[in-house]
Amino acid sequence: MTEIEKTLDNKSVRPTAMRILIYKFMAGKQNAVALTDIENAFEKAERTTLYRTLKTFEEKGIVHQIDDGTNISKFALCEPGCNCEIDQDLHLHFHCSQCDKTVCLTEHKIPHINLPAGYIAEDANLVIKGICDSCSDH
Amino acid sequence: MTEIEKTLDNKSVRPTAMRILIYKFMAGKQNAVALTDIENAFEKAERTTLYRTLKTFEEKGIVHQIDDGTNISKFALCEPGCNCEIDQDLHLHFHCSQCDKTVCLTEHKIPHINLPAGYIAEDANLVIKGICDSCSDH
DNA sequence: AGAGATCGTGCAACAGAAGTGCATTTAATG
DNA sequence: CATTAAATGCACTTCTGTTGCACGATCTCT
Repeated sequence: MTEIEKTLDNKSVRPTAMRILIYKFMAGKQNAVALTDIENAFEKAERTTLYRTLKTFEEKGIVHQIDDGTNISKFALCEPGCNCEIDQDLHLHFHCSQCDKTVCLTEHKIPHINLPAGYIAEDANLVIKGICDSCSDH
Repeated sequence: MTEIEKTLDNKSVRPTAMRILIYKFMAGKQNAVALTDIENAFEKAERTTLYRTLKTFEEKGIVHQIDDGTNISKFALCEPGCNCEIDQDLHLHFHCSQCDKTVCLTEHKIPHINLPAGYIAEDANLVIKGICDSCSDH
């Protein structure tokens, strides 16, 4: 049993061939991926399978969904300590307007916001847009 | 010349009947509106016209586009002091998961975030999700 | 190992939002 | 009034997300 199989098993997700491939693909990427990205990476795969796999991964806390403002849902593997299915790991995300990649800034948490009376916060999403370190001549 | 016509004129937008109607509709709403909302409000209107009107309004700084995480673009009139077309009026938005409405919290600005080296911020989007003051028994 | 239930995958199809191209109408200008 | 530019309406396309159904694979329990 490989590391990946163990990881999936720990999260009560049956480690099928497809799932392992998708996990590997995401682990190899520094940035968040869209459904279409995975679809293009595996010519043979069905979009539905990928779609449902990502849904499953999300439910089981293996990946988290990211809304980076492009109106295309992206996904990224959760970090070891990420409890996003329980009490929201509110790190922020950065979207590069040049290379169109979105990355997790897991060290940067969303600061607490004081809301007006009557508003109850349950979740938060903060996306910074600009130029990432690969695209700035750095 | 009405107030609205003056407003549009000041922003170099020709005050046509349709545009005035759309402006009025948005001014009468406390929450941000989606293209479909306007479409439903005016049975006679073409979606394309509304679509392009909103684009025009956005370019001219009359409305700002809001991405509230629902994957449906919403729009809200800019406040008098809102210079969102120039240097981003970075107020935050609140999306109510119960009534599905999105409102601008113009008094609440997005706090400054220190990014890792090499990252250049140009824009930011912060959406708080939860229960709004109308939906909490307030 | 075999029977039955459950889960995963593939195929087809649909819904909704976003966006484009072109023709026609409406408005501004000389 | 004639010319030009802008606004609108209609048709159509694309893309993402989503669901239903059938088939195949896998697990469980005796």
